[in-house]
Amino acid sequence: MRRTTLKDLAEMLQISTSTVSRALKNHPDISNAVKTKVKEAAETFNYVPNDFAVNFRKKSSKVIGLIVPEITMFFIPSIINGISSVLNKEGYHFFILSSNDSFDTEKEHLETCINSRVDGILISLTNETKDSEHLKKLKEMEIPAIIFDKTVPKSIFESVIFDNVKNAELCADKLINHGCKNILGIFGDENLEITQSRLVSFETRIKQFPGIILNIIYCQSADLVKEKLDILLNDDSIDGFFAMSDETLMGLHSSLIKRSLNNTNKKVVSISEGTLPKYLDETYEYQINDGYEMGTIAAKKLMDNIKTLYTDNFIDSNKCYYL
Amino acid sequence: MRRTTLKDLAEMLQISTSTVSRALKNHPDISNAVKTKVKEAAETFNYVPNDFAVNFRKKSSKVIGLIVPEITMFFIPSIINGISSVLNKEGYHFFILSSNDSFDTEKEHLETCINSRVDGILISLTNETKDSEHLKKLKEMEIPAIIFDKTVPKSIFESVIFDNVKNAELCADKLINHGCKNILGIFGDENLEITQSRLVSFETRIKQFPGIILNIIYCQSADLVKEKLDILLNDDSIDGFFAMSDETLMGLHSSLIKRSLNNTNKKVVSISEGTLPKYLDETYEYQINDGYEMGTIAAKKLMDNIKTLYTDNFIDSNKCYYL
DNA sequence: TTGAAAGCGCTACCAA
DNA sequence: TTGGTAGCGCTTTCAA
Repeated sequence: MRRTTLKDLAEMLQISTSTVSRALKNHPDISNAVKTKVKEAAETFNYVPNDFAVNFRKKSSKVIGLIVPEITMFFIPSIINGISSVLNKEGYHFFILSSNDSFDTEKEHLETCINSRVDGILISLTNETKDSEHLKKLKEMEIPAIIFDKTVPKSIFESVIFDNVKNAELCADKLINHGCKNILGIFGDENLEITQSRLVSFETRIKQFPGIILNIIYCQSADLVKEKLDILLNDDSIDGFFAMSDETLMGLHSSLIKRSLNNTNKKVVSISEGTLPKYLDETYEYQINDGYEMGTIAAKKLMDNIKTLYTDNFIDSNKCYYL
Repeated sequence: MRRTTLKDLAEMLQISTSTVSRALKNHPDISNAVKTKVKEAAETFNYVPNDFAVNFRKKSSKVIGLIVPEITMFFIPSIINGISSVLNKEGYHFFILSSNDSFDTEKEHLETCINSRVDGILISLTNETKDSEHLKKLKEMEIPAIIFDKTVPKSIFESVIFDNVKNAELCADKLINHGCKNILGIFGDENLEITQSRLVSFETRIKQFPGIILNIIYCQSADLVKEKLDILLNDDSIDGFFAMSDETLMGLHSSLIKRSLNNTNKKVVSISEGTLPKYLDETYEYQINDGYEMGTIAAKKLMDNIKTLYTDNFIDSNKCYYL
C-alpha cells in the first residue's frame, strides 16, 4: 500500500514540497492560510511522515541500544521502567539486547548497534568482560555510551553503579542493631567483583563486634542457596540473615517457606507465568503459563506473517493459539 | 565523523557504486577478482553499510514493536527472552513500549510504531481495552500484528493466549489429589477476564467434591494478599492454597514467611535491586539498589551526552556515579 | 561482467 | 512568504 507523501500533498495543493514540509512543522515563514490548508490535507489523506527518510536525511535515529548481560526478573523490569521513563519523554526508543553473559555476544551486539546507527548506547557488561577495549570503537564513531551496574576498572565511559560498600555496611549495621549474635551471610558467585566488594565491606563491619559469629556461604545460583540452607537452617541458633541480592534472598525465601510448610503439611499450588518456579522449590506445584514459550510462539507467528506479506498468499487470519 | 560510503569505495577503486554494492553482497554477476578487491577495501576502510539508507531504500526496518500493558517482574523477563530468541536469529530487533495500563497510551504507542515504520507488532492489550477497533489501522497499513496474553473477544488479529480453563482445572486436581479439605483460592483483580476464567474453572472443579470447603479472596495487588492473609492464616485449618498467578503467590509467600519468622525472632536484611521489596513485607529490611533509579540516571546522562555531541562543548568524561 | 542513472521521501539552502 | 533543487547512501533497472 502506497502511503501519502509530501510530494503527493504538494501536487494536490499545487504548492511546493518545501512549503508543505515547512507548513507541517509550523515554520514561522509560512502563512497561516497555507498552514491550515496543508494540515487539513495531511489529516484527510492520512499523511504520516516517513521516518526512514527523516532519519536518513537527519542522520539521527532517535534510537538507543540497551545491552545487558542477562534478562533477569530482578533487575530488568526496574531498569526498563527507569530508562523508558526518561527516553520516551524525549521521543527516543530503545532495543534490548541480551549478551547471555558472553563477551563475544556483547561484541556482536555492539557491532549491531553501530550498524543500525543508534544515537547512543546503555550497557551493562558481562562477567567475562575484563576491560573496555572493545568500547573504543564507539569513541571513534562518536557514539555516546553510558555503562551501568556491571562495569570494569578504569572504563573509558561514564558509569553509574551502586555503592556496594556503603550498602553492605548499612545492612550489617541493621543486624547489629537488632542484637543478632549468629549471622548467616548469603553471597552469590564468589568470583564476581560485586560479591567481593559487598562481602569485604559486610565482613569488616561485623568483625568490629567480637561477640558476633559470622557464617558465610557462596551460592552461584538460587538453587544452591536452597540446597545449602536446607542443611544450615537445622541450626536454629542463627538469628540473623544477610542476603546480598534479590536472587540470594529468593533462595533464602524458598528454604524458609519450605520448612514452615513441611511442619504443617499444607499444600500450595499455583498458576505461574514461568518466572518464579526456578527460584522456588518442590514444596510448590505449578501449572506453568510459560511467558518464554508465549514469546517465542508469538514472535514466530509474526515472522511468518511478515514473510508471507511479500508473497501472494498473505494469511489474514485471527486464529487463537492456546498454550 | 564521516563514515566510509559505497561511493568512497567506488572512487578509490575506480569502479562504479553499483559494482561495489553487488560485490559486497556476493552478486553472481561480479567477478571474483573484483569481489576480493572490493571486500578488502571495505575491510581496511572500515566500511559499514548505512542502515538508514538501506531501510529507506528497501522500505523495511527489521524492527518489531513490542507493546505491553505494564513492565512486571513476572512476565516481562520471560517474554523478552522468548521474543529475543526468535527475532535476533532473524536479524530483527524490537522496541519495548509500556502502556502503563492506559488505553490512550496504547493508542499512542500504536501510532509511534506506525510512524517509525516497524515491520510488525507484538501486542498485549491493557485492561481498559475493550475491542480491537484501534488495531484496524494496522490492517489498512498492512502491518502484521500478533496479540498475546491479554486480548479481547473476536480480535481481528491472530493471538496467542494461555489456556486458563485447563490450567486452573489441573491445579484444582492437584489439591484434590493431595486430599486437601479446606482450600483457600487467592485470585487477582475480580474485574479481569483472566481472573474470572480461572476462577470459574477452578471453582467448578472443586465443587464436584462436596466434602471440600473452598474460600475465595480477591486481591488487586500483592499488598492486599498480604493484608487479607495475615488474618486468614490464623485459621490453621486451611490445608491447601491456590494462587492464580505469580503475583498472588508472592503475596502468599510474604505472609507465610512473616509468620514463620515472627515465631522465631530471626531477622533478615538484604541488599535489593528494587524489584522484590514491593512484594514482600516489613519482616524484611532492605538496602535498596534501585534499578529504576539507575535506569533513569543512566538514561539522563546519555541524553546529555547526545545533546552536547552536537554542540562544541562535548563532555568526554569517564566519571562514575554511585547510587 | 560492469556502468549509468533514476529514485526512495525528506530537509535545507539559496533564490526569488 | 514561497519555490526550486541538490543531495543524503543505497539498490536496481536498463543499457552497454
